[in-house]
Amino acid sequence: MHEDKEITIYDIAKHLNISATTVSRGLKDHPTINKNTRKKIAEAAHHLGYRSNTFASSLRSKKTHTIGVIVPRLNSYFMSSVLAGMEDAASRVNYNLIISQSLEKAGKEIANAHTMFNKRVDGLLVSLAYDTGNINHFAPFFRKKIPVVFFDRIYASEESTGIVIDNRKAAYEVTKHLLEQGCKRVMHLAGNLLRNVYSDRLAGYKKALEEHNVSYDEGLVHISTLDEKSGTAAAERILSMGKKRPDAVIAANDTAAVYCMIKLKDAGLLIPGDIAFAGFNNDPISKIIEPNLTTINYSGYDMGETAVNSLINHLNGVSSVRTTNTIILRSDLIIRASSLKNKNL
Amino acid sequence: MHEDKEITIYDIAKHLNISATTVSRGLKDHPTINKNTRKKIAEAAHHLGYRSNTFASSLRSKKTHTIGVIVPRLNSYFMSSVLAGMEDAASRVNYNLIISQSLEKAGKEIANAHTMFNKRVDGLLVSLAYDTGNINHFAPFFRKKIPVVFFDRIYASEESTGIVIDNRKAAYEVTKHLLEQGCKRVMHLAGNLLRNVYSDRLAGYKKALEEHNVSYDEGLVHISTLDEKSGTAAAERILSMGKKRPDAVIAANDTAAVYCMIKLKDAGLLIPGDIAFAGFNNDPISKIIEPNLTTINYSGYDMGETAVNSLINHLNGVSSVRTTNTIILRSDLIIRASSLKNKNL
DNA sequence: ATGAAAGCGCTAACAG
DNA sequence: CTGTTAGCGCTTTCAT
Repeated sequence: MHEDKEITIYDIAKHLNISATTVSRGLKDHPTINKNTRKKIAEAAHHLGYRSNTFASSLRSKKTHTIGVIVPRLNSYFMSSVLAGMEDAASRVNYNLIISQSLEKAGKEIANAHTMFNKRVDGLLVSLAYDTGNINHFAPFFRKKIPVVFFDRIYASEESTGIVIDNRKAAYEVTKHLLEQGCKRVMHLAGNLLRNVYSDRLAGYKKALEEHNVSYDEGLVHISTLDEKSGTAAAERILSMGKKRPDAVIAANDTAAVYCMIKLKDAGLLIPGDIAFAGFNNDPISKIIEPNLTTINYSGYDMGETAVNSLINHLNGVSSVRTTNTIILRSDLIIRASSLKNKNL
Repeated sequence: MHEDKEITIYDIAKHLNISATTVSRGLKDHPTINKNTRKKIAEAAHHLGYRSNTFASSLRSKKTHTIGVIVPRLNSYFMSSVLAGMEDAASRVNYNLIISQSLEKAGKEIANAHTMFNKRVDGLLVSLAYDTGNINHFAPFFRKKIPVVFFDRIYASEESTGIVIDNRKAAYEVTKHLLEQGCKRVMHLAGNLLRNVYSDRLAGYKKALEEHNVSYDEGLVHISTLDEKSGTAAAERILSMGKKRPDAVIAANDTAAVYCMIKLKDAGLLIPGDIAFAGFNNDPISKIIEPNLTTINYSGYDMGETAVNSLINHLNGVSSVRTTNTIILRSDLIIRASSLKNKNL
C-alpha cells in the first residue's frame, strides 16, 4: 500500500471522478447517497489505504468523539471492571475514552475537570473523589450543555444523570441479615458521608436497626477512608473496646472488612463466632479471606457500560437529562461464611 | 466569562492589535517573540477565556499528543497500577492516553492496533495478548516510524523498545529458594511460552533445577492461562497424581497460585507442609491467602511510568530506538509463609 | 521581532 | 442523488 502520503477524500474523489462531498457522505453512510456509489467509495477507500482524519473532522464538526472519565483511583478491581465496561460500550459506538484519576482528592479532581474541559470532551463520566464538597468545577460543562454522568459516587443534580445501586436498600439487607443471625451490637465502618454511597449505606444500616428495635449507637460507627490501613485501625479500635466490643461489623467496602478481619484474627478472635463480618463490592479478596466474606455484589462492568450508553444517548439527543435522572442498577447480597453465625458455632 | 462563542487566537490578536501569528507563537513561548508581548498575550488569553483548539493544531501540525495503549485486560491489580503510572507520566507532559484491551485475544489485539493506527496515535504502548503469534499488525507503525514500546509481555524486535523485569532471574531465585527449603519435586504453573514472561520464567526454573542437580520433569510443568479456573484445574491435576505429587508449586502468577492453594487446602493438604507455594506479581490477594504467598514483586506503576517516559523520549528524539532497546526494571523476591517449610513443620 | 497568506482535510449550507 | 463553495482554528513559509 501507499507508504508516504496520506490519502484524503480528495484522492478518492479524483480516483472515482466524483466530488469530495459525495465521498465524505458516502463514507459515513449518509442516506442520500446511491448504494452503488457508496460501495464504490468504500472499495476505493480501502484499496487506496484511506484513513479518516479525525482532526479535520473534529475541527469542522465540533465533535471530538471523546469521552472524559474521572475516577478516584484506577487500581481497584471494581474500577477496573467499570473501565472495561466503558471501553467496550464506547468502542462499540466509536468513541474514545480519556481516563484520569483524582486520587481521591478534590483538588486533583478539579484540575482533571479543567483538563477535560480544555480537551473538549463530548461528555464526562465521573465518580467523585472522597472529599469533593461541591461540583462547581463541572459548571462549565453544564453551561455548555456538555452532558455529565455521575456513577457510583454521584452528586444529586438537576443537570446530570447518576448511575447507582440502591445503597440504602443493600445496606439495609446486610444489616438485617446480620441481626437475624443473632448479632446484637453491629458496628458500621463507613466512608465520608459526603458521598452518597456511604451516607446511603449508613442510612440503610440505621433503618434496619430501627426495624429490629436496636438502638443506634454512634460509638459503633467508624468513619474512615476504608483502605487497608483504615481496616487495621478499625480492628485496633474494636480490640480496645473490651466487653463492649461489637459482635458484627459491616464495612462499606471489602477492603476495610478484609484487613479488619485479618487483624482481629491475628488477635485471636473467631469469625464469625466472636464477630461476624460483611462488606461491599464482592472484590476477589472477599472469596480468598477465610472465612469468605459476605458482601454486596454489583457489577462494575454493567455500571461502566450503562454510564457510557446513557451519555451517548444524551449526545444523540435520544434522552434528555430531565427524563432520566437516576438509573439504579441491580445489587445482590451474597452470604458467605463470615456472617453465618447460626450454622457455624 | 464569555459563555457562547469560543475564543480563538484571532480574538486575542484583534484585542491586542497584533497578528494571529504572533499570538500563536507567543502562546507556545516561541523564542523570537518579545517577552513583553508574550506576557500580554498570555494575559489576554486568560482574561478572554481562551482555550486552544487541539484539532486545528493537530490538523496542521500532524501531531495528536495521544498515546495508544493496548493491554490484555484492564481488570487486574497489576495492570491498574501500570495504567496509573502511565496516566501520571503522560499527563505530566500533556499527553492523552487511549486505552484498549485485547481480552487476551490476538484477534482483538490486531483490531485494536488498526484502530490506534487510524486514530493516529503519536506512539503505542503494548503488552501482548496471551496468544499473539507475530507482530505484523504493528508493521504499519514501524513503517511510519511511529514508536512502539512493549512492556511486560514484550516482543523482541529491532524496531521497538521493551520494558521488562528479569523474569529468568526472578524465577531462578524463587525456584532456588524453594529447593533450599528442601523441596524435591517442584511443579511449575506456566503460561503460554510464546510470551517472554512465561518462557523466561520457565527458563529460570529450569536453570535452578539444573544447578541443584534436580532433573527436569516435563510432567511437572503445567501450561495454562493462569486464571482462577486454571489454578483450580492445576490443583485437581496435583490431587490426581497420588504419590508422585509435587511438594512445591511455582506459579507464573499469583492468581493461579492462590486458587490452586484454595483447592488443595479444601482437599486437606497442608501448605507449606505438604506442598509449598510461590507466585508472581505480589497481587493484594497474595497477602490475604493463608498462608501468605511468597511471590515476586515488581512495580506496575514504575513500569507504566517508564514505558511512557521512554516513548516520550523517542517522540522528542532524545533517544533513538537503537540506543535503548530493552529496559530492565527491578524485581524482588518476597518470602512469606507459603514457602517456609523449615520453620513451619 | 512581527505579519500576510496559504492550506491542513473535512463537512455544512446551499444549489441544482 | 450529487456538486460548489466556504471556512472550522491553527501553523508555517516567506516577507518585512
